Amino acid sequence: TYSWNSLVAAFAQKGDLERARMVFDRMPEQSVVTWTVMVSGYAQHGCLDEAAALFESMPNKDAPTSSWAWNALIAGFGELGDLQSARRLFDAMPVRDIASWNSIITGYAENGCLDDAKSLFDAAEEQNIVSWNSMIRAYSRNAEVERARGVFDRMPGRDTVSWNVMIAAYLQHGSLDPAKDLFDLSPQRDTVTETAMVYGYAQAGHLAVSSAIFESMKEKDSVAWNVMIVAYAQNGFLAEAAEVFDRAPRRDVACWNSMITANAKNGDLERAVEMFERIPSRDCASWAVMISGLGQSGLSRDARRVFSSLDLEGWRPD
RNA sequence: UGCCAUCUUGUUUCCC
Repeated sequence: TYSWNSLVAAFAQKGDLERARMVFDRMPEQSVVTWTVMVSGYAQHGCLDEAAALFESMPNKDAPTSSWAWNALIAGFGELGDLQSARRLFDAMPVRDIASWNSIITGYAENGCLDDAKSLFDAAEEQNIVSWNSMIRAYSRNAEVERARGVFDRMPGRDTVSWNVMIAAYLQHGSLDPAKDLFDLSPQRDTVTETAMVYGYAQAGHLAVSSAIFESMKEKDSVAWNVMIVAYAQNGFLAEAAEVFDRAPRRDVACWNSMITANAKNGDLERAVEMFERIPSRDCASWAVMISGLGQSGLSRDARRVFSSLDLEGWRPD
């Protein structure tokens, strides 16, 4: 079952829910983990109808081990902004764990209901470090950076994510100096911390600092590479962006999409289209950037033509 | 020196 679960999880993570479901249906026996993988796979990709339908037929929903599937659904509805459904599930579930509370808290916070988020945080019988990190994020998300910092200072212990959330909070509000102070103080940094800094400085137009941090990074994942591409592109350095793109050891689809956007904005539609055609595997955003790139350039006829070819490749416009 | 699952942090999809 373990190996089958891994396979289902692998497909689900890729967003290939059809294949995930096929394995799910065909495997010899499912465990609670299998169900959680499949339900959360749907939920994380915005397919809440499928997630809820599958959850309906899940056995032993009242068992404590089923809370992960409940939580996945709650988080999914929260992300979609369907707080009513999220809350209904939260109220209905027989055994709530901390992640259940954190899921509903995040749901409210991400949809502008900061007071509800705070009340639930206070109402929870216990909080873990994720709860605290979620509250930092909640305040940051709702433009309350000082309160976010208050939570950060007050919380009982901090992990790398705590530091990352707080640093990102400052960066997202353009407060580079406090961000840098925390960055320098942070006991442990990871790729997320550094990438956030690269992006934050680039957004503020400090490309030299941005690229210096990027080049100093030991581990550059595909997000980091993409951030550097975007950093150059958004500051008008298309050639440098292309150079980073060429240098990247592994280009994921987001890097391609960024280059398409960059070229389109630069007026080089030919190059944009050429790259679009060369993408190893297109995702939803690839189509979106290509269509809007053409549309922005006044080539609405071409945009419509690309749009019409969506379904030919099995895509459904959203 | 590789990971079966839920909740919190960085990137591409108006402008910058």
